Amino acid sequence: MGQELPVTSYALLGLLTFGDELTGYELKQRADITLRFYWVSPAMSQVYTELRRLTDAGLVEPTAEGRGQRYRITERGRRELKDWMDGTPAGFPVLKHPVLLRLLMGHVADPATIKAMLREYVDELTTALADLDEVRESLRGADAPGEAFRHPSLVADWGLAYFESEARLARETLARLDEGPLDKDL
Amino acid sequence: MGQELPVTSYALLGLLTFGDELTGYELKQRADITLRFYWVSPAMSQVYTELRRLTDAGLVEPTAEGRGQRYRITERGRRELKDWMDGTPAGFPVLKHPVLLRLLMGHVADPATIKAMLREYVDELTTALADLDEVRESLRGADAPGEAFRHPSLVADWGLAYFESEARLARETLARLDEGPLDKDL
DNA sequence: ACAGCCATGTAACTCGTTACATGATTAC
DNA sequence: GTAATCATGTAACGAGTTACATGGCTGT
Repeated sequence: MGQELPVTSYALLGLLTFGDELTGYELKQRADITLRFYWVSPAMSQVYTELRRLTDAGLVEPTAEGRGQRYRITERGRRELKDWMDGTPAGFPVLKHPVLLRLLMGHVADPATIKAMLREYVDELTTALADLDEVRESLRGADAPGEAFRHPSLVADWGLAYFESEARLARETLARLDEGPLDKDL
Repeated sequence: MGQELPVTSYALLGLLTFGDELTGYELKQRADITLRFYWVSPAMSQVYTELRRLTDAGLVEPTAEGRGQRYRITERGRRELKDWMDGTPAGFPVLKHPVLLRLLMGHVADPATIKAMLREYVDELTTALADLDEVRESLRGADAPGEAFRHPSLVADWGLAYFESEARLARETLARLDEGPLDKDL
């Protein structure tokens, strides 16, 4: 019906399908520990903007008035979300990967800069892995087929494997960069 | 000095560091076969906008006038690009992954929708792999350490491994989704 | 009392997109 | 001759960001 919301709206709406009611502030926190890894962490101001939009569209509703306002998804919101998932193609992921972008033009920079960048990326991945692993552990107990956090745990496992893959690729690339300049005397 | 261009400007500038002169149209094509995999494919209109901005900043210069205009990077442009790479942190990749986003809220949709989505993703990955592999093959012959396409080929190899990893994860997730509902009778 | 977190919002701005418009050159 | 590709741009718009502003509540 009233389709055509930006994907981030659906993303936030989706975070409200886990049975609880959240304030804008709490919704932002939930986005920070979930969406951030494979979508975006919207700015605080945008969370409120989206909540306003979703409310106007009747997809969420406030459960009290004044401050400390909590929002819950409506039946209409749940239907709309399902229609969106069933009726529109997901589309291919968009990756904005500044490390690969800079590696592409590696011949312009100092070799030392490139290597430092890759090492720093490995460090950041280590942190990200720890953060996501913590989230993943918090889902244990309700992650079996049919349980509430089944899908979030599948996503978390995917994310963990992705970060591990990236760390491996970064290390391999570092090694390949080291091979290079050494055998210039053959 | 005149820092603070959007990253996409630097990306396009970087595509002009491979020794040739391009029209806006050709630059867009180059972006389509390289940047698209780990950054973005800017719209045609934006390519021209960026070329204008880069020209105004003295980082690229036209080599003739009129239509069929070709642009080449200036010495200043090359310095600016290097300063940017050496002087500013790359930052962590941003992934906009609609497949994982939808999988997260898988409990809202039909199980069949989720599985169809994953199968379609595998298909799209197969296409992307073929496209990128073609690019990678075209770099052969100048991809050794010290040669012109060394870095682009490292990036392409990384991208290929990434797509393969995604395909594997999608297939594993499909398998895990199948396990689930079956043993509801134990 | 002061810091830090909880909570909500507005305003200005940038990036990047889509839609539109125009016309030259090349291929069949 | 006509379709596709090459080539260049303008205008309107939307999504999302940063900066700013406000104020309550909690712990020390």
